[in-house]
Amino acid sequence: MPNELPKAYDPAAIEQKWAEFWVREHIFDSFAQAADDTSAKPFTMLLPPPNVTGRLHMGHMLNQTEMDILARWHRMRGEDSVWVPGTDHAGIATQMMVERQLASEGTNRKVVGRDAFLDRVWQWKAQYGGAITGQMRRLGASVDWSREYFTMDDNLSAAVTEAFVRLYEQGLIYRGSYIVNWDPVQQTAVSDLEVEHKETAGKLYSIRYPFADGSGSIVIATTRPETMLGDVAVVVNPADERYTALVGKTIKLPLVDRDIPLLADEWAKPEFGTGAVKVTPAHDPNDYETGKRHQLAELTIMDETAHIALPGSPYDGLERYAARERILADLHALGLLVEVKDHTLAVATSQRSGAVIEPRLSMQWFLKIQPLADKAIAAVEEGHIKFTPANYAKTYFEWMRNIHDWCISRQLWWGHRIPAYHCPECGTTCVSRTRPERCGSCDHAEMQQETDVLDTWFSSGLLPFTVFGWPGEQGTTATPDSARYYPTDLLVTGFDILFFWVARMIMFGTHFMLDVPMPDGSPRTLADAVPFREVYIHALVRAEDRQKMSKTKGNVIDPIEIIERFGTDAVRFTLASQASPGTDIAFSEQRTEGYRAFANKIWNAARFLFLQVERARAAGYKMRMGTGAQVTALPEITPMETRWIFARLRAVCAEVDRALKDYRFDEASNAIYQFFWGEFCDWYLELVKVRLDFPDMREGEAPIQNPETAISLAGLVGVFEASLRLLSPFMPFLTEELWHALYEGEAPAKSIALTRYPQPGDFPNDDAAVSAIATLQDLIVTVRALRKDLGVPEKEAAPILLHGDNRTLALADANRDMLARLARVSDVEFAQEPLTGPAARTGTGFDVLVQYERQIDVPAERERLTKELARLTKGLDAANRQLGNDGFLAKAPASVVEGLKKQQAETHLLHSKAQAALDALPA
RNA sequence: GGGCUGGUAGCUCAGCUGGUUAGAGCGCCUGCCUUACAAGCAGGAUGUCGGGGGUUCGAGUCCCUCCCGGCCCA
Repeated sequence: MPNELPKAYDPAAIEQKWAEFWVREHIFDSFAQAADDTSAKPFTMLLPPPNVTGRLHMGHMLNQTEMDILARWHRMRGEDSVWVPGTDHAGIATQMMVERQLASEGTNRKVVGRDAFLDRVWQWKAQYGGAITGQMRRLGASVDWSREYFTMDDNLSAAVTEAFVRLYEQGLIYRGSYIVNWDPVQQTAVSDLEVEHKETAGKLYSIRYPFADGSGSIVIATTRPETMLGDVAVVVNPADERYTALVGKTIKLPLVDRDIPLLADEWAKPEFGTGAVKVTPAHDPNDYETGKRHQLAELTIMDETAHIALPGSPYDGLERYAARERILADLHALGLLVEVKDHTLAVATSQRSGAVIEPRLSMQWFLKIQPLADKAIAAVEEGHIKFTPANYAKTYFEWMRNIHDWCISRQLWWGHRIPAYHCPECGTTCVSRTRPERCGSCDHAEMQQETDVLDTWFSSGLLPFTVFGWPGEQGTTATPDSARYYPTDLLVTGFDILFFWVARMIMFGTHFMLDVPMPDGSPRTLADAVPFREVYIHALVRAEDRQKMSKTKGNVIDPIEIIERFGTDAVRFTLASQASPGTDIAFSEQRTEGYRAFANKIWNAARFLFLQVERARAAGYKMRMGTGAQVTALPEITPMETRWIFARLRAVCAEVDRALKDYRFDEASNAIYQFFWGEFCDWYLELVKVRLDFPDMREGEAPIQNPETAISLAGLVGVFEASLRLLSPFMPFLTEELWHALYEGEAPAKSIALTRYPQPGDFPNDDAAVSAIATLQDLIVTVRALRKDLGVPEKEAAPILLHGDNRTLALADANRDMLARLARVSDVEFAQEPLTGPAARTGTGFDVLVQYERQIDVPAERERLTKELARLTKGLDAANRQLGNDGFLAKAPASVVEGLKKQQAETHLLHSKAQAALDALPA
């Protein structure tokens, strides 16, 4: 027997080996790729591409565990499971990393220059960009590595250009000067989604603005006094009677001495501050709108770094907060600072750099979003995309219906450069797939490409079809891969990128793919234009105390470190067992310890099994380890416990199937756990030990083969082998190792991942065996409890007296050896009369009494019986009350009434017995 | 301000379209090194299902209301 397993499972000893094996042997390449087999139904998923700057965190681990379980499950069900991996170039994040590197060398990107800087980024990417995919390989994620992509690969970049040009030609992309969220640290525009609003304690300043004619003044309220340098008006609400008479007056803007009008506009809220607000169109989005309504000038007073840029002004060159202080001091000196109040405000910060956003008027590229959003909304409304949990569809609609045009340009260097070309001569801008030789207007020969790059999410929004070859050669027909794999089946992701990524993929998918005919040439409808048919949104992994993990709190759990301590399988199982939709996961090390124990349990069950096989062979039994994946019927002589465990396996397979269909990873993993530990190990292995009797073979004697023993051992091996397959999507490493060990080097497939997933129909049911084992379990548990209460020492066997129906008695009689082994029963005697007294107890269909001379602990027994009696009385009262209720009898379904009647009768019986036992206790 | 969501055993969470006496894991208590496993085995204790009201023959489950959390958007 080559299967000499160590006593305890050591994940570190096997995981590396299998992780490398799976990649080396291309186990997870799509079938079409690996065996040119296109008959299998595809199951396709796209990995949410981690940033190249990323390192694996618990969120990735959860995401990948869930996706891997599904990928493996579908693959084992015979589908062509294609899980496409890749990484995102992550514009800002990556650029920041390299800029930091340059800073440490005492230089910066502007000194280095654009081309050299990009070379540096590519170098950086080559060196560090593989960290996360390396970690994925280590985790055994069953992705198709042959399809791995990077969002800046040539083919994907070409697709980005194509998409941009098409949108431009369709009139959906425009360029213009608008107010945008400006990150003064990164010196780029960012989209609304990349801005976080933080409640911050600030001040509300009231400032007096005198009228130009000297007839008085008006007091305005602002949280940003420094922007007054760019004020072009003051507005009051038209309904605000305090100011009605003043509207139309001219104000002399303090410190600047510029004349600005006092206007009426709805934007001014009478209850806010003094009811009068200043208008700075170039530095506030609301003021920008107000300015547009009144055709006001837009005065930019700050540069890209949020320093005042007003040549000649005393504030010129001051950083915005320094300017604020100076301006407040000057206003104070002039007696114009009326009031300073504490005020909580939502400060907009840039998600990446943390810088306070400076709204800024600048030239940017925008995507007109409404036409795309309309189709994206329809796709979900019409049910072409299903969200799980379903309520995320509401969140999606909420956002989509209030969507604004998307600012897609970034003033960065790392990213897809916008395919627009400006003529330095006549100023014409054209958008083109290739660099134009000459200006279309003035024939100038040196067109200059737009320096802005695209928002990272522009390219990732296209991935569901660009990874499958879009646009292809013609640009209008499906590529072979997209014909086969588009739409993808499922997207698994976190809610944090619902808008960033999920919504954009839906918009781009329904926009671009709608133009690509179906493989048979027929026009594509919205139903087949969607990028995926289902979206499963998973939870957030939190720290054990339910706090969000964050670097600043220092409570970040590194999955790799946890894996090293507990093993990948245990960590995966922990996450799966806690992954119930809609609830965040509080990651618990204690729980992980529990699942490490589970892995060890499986390991030891295998050791037990291998030992039995060895013994059987020594006794002359011929054991074939391969039993076949499907067991349609068991031989006539099969003992009941083996019939039972197959029936249970069948039920568990059904439960796991159902649970995984509904993305109930928790229910699926718990079902397997219960089955394997609670039924297979705790009961089946103990019961079957009775059958596994292998006498030593004497020299020259023919082996005696007991058919029941042979069938029991075969059943044991068969159920164990099926359990490994059932478990393998959840614990791929352990199951791969044991499965190969079981087949002793002659496994029927290269990997357990390529075998058939156990289906309920693969195993026979047997109601009689199920009910027989249930009774036997009841009897054994009752006897064990009685023995404990009676104080029978663990090692000592004791006889029992049994009263009950014929079926129970026959069962006990036929299985004395099992009772002996599992409940230390030395002998079974039968009683004609019901049994009562402190040493007796009632189960379902029987009374049992343990014959042991030692006196029972009377007070303890009285307490136990009193409690039980109270419980039974409560149940009985409830049942009586309901059954005495005419309304219940008239309206409740017959099955419920019947069930209750049966239960009432049983409870009544138990109640009288418990009462009798209590009465029989000595005082 | 708008939207979404949660409050069930000491902890983390199940509990499907209302139907019998509310479950699991961990933890806790007691006894066992019973040769697959002490990362184990056996037995046991534990809940005013956030509060209040309502609908119903019947409510942890549906409705209203209040209290306390969380998340997203503005």
